[in-house]
Amino acid sequence: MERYEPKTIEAKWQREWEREQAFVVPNPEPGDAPREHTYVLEMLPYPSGELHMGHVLNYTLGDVVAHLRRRRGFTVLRPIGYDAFGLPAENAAIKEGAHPRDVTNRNIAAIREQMKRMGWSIDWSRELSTAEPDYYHWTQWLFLKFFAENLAYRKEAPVNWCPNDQTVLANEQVIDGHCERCGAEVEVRNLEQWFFRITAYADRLLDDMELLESWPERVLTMQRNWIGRSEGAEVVFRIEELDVDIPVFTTRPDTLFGATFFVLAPEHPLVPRLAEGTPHEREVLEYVRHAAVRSSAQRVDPDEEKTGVCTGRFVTNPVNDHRLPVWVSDYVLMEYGTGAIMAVPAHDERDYAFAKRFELPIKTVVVPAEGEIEPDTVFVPHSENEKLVDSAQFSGLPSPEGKKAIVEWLESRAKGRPAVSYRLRDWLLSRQRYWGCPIPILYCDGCGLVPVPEEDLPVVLPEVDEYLPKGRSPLAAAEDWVKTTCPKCGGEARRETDTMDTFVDSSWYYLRYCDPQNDHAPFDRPMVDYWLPVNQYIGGIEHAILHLLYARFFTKVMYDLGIVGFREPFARLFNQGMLYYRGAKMSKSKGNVVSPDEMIERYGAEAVRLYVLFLGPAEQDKEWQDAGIEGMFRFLGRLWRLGLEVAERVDVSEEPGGELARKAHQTIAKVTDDIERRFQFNTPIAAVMELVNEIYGAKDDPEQAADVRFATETAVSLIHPYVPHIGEELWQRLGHEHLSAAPWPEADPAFLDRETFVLVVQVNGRVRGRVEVPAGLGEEELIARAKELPRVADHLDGKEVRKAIVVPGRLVNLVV
RNA sequence: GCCGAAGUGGCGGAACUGGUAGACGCGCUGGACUCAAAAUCCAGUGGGGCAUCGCCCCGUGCGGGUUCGAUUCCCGCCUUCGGCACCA
Repeated sequence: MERYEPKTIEAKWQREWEREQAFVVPNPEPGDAPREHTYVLEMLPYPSGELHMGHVLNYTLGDVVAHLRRRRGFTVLRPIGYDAFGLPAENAAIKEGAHPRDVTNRNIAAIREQMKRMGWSIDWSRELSTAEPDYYHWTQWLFLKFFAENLAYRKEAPVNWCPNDQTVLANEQVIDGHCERCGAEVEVRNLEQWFFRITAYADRLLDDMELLESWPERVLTMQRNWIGRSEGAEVVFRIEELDVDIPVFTTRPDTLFGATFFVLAPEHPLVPRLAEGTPHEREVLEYVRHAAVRSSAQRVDPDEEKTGVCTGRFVTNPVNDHRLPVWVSDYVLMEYGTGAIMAVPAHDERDYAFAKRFELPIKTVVVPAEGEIEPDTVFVPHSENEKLVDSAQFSGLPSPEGKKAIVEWLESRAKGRPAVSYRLRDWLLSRQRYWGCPIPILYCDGCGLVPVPEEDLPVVLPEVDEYLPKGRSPLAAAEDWVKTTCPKCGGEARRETDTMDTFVDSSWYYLRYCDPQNDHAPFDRPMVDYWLPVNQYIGGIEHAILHLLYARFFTKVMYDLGIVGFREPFARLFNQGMLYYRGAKMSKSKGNVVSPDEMIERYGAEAVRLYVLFLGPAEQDKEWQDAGIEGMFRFLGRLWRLGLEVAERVDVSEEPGGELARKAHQTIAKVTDDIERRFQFNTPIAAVMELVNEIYGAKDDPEQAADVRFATETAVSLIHPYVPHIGEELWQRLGHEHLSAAPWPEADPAFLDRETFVLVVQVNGRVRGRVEVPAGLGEEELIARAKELPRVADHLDGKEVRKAIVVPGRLVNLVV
């Protein structure tokens, strides 16, 4: 018999699909009959190297969904592109001593080749690269829209500086004080930078989570944590001597009477003024200087003892006019709230530690509804069952009412108001690197900041000889490019030399796919409104915050601008788990990668496709096992031999109708439900394998020839989304055409209902026997059948049956 | 500390709304084919016991509970992983 040769079969069908343009989907034309359509999207790859197994898993998942949806009658948009700008590609280029464009294009070519070898059903006519001028033209266009809305702005700010990559990083790119990409410790620098005002959308990024159809709970939680919304109040404390008001943010206005001191962050702009002329002036300024050089990692180390200095000034507590000493300490962060806090050591761990260290008073003002608390300890209120004490007219109020009453009281005296604070910071988007999208802004001495006029876009990234990072943008070296004329006054102007964070590029690519050749706009609104929101988005969990938050933000801004008609880009999100090998996350730096190419060479693309999904639940982290893929290869060989053998037999005219046909229908129901409803990909493979095993047991029985043929065709049809090449080939040999376009099989309920079933008989909940009985018997009869079993009689031991539980079609449990 | 997910054979894992625990694959054992090997095919494979070809006991991280019946639900722990964290 002809051997299973994956290479031959895969090459044949890849050529065939290419020739037929099988997966190219045109946009609807006016007057077209409406079609059921769906948008299946996987996160686009960075072309900083070749594809790894994680990509293979990602795109194979999408491919199964896409094939299944097509066969269920949907028109499926499934495009691909490359997130081609950015640090990874540039660093790869530096390492090789080549130009980033050349390295990127070479990697794109290699990835495209790999994708084609995997046989993924992609609409190649929509392929895009974010580093091409016809794409970044529109990234720049969008930037200008944001700028016009005051959602892109420039300011000097303390920023995260990576000394290794020689560029600033967004907050989201700093992990534990280290650069997300290279791991170097991040420094703080004060620089003029471009920001997107994502904080203006904090509430909507939270509230619109309700519009999402199906996102993993963990991702939503991560985003909620990241946005970090807290409700509370802004309360104004006054320094009478200086005639200065200092607002603080607190989530616990009910503890206001317990404030015993007041703390400013070292970076607080009022600190020098407060210290001026006091005996503590030198000490305070010294402390501020010292705090500035401490790294953020040092400052937030919880094991470090609290430090601080007293300023000698006092603020007035607005609720009771008590005078509280003002301290400066780096446990207060300038970036959060107002950079100043009221300290309530009795009810806050950090304030308590500080009070203990500097022997400051501790005053309890909130106690549990029942019971007392020890004086001079810290009690953090956490439930609603607490009440206020020693709080003047508010004493005795339960905590939530106390909060409300105190804030109202403050508001009526213009000393406070309800307030909300966020952990989220604005998105810092400028990068002092070469390989990125140029920011389309000019600086004119006369006119100031001037946006590049739309008709002058794109601002094309200039060629430079020296693109290595040196602390300032390499574009500054392209003097001829930098020097330009101001479109407003015609005078001399200079171009912005920073480039954009690559996350800007990837924040809207899913829209460009809908209209990729458009040269008068990023896309036409009817096209994106037709396809979006993405019905199924698939990608790694590592993008839970960064990319997914940014893309949501972009969509909301575009919605407000009226250029899209939806508020959320991705209705359903699926995050696949990471792949491990030999106990560690697969990564090039650890040297424990399994090369897809090598595996394809040895076992064929389809064994690889099947195995990455068979490994385990797609959303969980999984360990790659070398021996595992051989099992998939063996299964494909088995299916192949079965298919050929069945194909060679003379056509059977009888209708399938036996046990095997029933099994086939059961498998249809299970596979469909697992993929569509449960988004589970490993169990369908197992179900088809089980079916194939059963066919093997029956295949030489001439009585069952019709069933064998039917079951074999069903198995081929069901496994096709996973292994479309062998699926097509066997389908053809079985005498049919175009499985990729064939309808997905339906499970016939007539087959699912059986004439008999195996009744499980339990005594006191323990299985004591099984008996085959006809379907449709009444309860009484089932109980009677159960009692007939000799083993059951033994266990009943003549005792009276007190109760019998009957689960129709399944079991009888006799209780004695 | 707060939030989230998860603990099942030698291994990866299955078991959908509480109803035959261990599907499917790997590995292992035995057999068939073969001069031999590879490939393939068949059988077995949670632990223990009685004994024999059938049955009994134990078994889903630990301790309780609800239930005729719990991997599944509830309470209390332990462990692992992930996110957030001097965020006022």
